[in-house]
Amino acid sequence: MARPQRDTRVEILKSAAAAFRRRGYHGATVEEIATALDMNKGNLYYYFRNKEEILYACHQYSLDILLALLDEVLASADPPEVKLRRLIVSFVQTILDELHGTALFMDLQPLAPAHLQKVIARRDRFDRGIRQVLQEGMDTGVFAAGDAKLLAFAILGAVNWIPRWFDPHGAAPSETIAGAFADYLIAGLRQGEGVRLQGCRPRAAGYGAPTTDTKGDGRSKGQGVRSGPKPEARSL
Amino acid sequence: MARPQRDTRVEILKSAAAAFRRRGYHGATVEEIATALDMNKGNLYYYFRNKEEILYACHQYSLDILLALLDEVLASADPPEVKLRRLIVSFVQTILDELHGTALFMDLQPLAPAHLQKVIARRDRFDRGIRQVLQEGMDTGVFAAGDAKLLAFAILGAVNWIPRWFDPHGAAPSETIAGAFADYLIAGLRQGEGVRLQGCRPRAAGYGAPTTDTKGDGRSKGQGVRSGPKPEARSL
DNA sequence: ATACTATTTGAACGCCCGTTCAAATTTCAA
DNA sequence: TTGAAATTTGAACGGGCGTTCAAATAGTAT
Repeated sequence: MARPQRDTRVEILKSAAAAFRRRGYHGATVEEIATALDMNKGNLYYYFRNKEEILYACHQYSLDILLALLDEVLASADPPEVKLRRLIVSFVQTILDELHGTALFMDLQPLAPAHLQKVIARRDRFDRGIRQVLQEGMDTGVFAAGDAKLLAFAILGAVNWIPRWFDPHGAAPSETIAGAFADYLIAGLRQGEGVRLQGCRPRAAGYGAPTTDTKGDGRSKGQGVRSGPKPEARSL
Repeated sequence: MARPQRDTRVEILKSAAAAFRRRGYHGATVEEIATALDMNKGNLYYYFRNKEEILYACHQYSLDILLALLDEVLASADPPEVKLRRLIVSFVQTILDELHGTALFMDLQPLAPAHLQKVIARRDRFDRGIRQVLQEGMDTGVFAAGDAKLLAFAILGAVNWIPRWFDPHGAAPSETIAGAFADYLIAGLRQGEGVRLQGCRPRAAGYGAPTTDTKGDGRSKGQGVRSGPKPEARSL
């Protein structure tokens, strides 16, 4: 057959991504990744140095696709509202149809520091792209003023969460979901005549935190994942 | 001291939830859960049968809190818009301040079938509660017509994603985030005079999939997680 | 056929980690 | 103080899984 090397590598990535999505990085075994392809697990080490490198390659694969999509939209001359809609729609459809749910859900911590750094940097580019479109819309006046960073997180959260409940065999196809999400997520941004009631008890800090970095450091904190080692914080 | 049994159990849950959030179920070791409490790992088995039971208890703990919150709001006589705002605001604040980011992010698959079933059932209750408020708002006319199920997923996704980027030491406190998210997520629901442009290329299925279950089965599929064993689906 | 490379195999190693358990220690009531 | 129950300790076991590697096989040009 044609180019076995590269093809097999991609095959492995597909299988690995599926396994990682189902069981998580640590839960997925090298053996199940291999046997899904009728391979022996030892054989994977002919194509990748180790399990961690497979995860890294999966991340890069997804980011290649999503960032290409972002760049295409950003380069266009569409008004912000249309840009955002195109982004949401194709983002959702790509995640569901092409990446089959694997995208930004994969684990980051197992990555080696050097790899982690690179992945986070690219995630940052993605975040900033979305914020840029939002900001553009606010400056134009199409979107109501607000914290572009928080709004971008909200949009990405809604989208990134989809794989958790999406059923490929369900009645709602990816286009329906993509359309509905775009409608809803954009509607909330519009320069509104709406009432904006504050509801229940009075809130201390109402809205606009600074649009700049939430934290002091200018360092990128991809997708906001606490990149550093420290973040302790007790739960429950 | 007072009641050692129950207190120690909760201490363990706190430590375990933090570990699970950071490394995932399989990535977290029983030893790190124990040493964080200056305990010997063997000692945990005096309080819990095994690791899986700890995860289960974590889920139940979170659900206890969140469902209590839901019930309180549902029981009120507030109009739908206020109900929804209260839900979003206190949901966000509870997740960030009380649960420290642990909530619906924890793994489900490692749970034993019996436990999984119970957790999913309770998650379903939560989902349906949100949908109920949305539907109420649509029936009243405060909210624009739409697919309550999809909208609920979008809202929960935005909220559930927060722990991925939230920095407890960052400049944006939980109240700010809670308020901003509530504003944005509710604004998108309002019965709008808005233009609703469709943007780019024409979409096949525009919006309203049936409000009823997306799938044919009436069985609950908690938070939409594909509960069954099958769902294969290749990625990448 | 031959020889050289690319790929696959299968078995083995070694470590990590969940789990067990008997003995040691602490707690507390009488 | 005494003794029984509650809790903790520390060590050990055993299985799972990532990784290695030498040998086997397939592929290909000459």
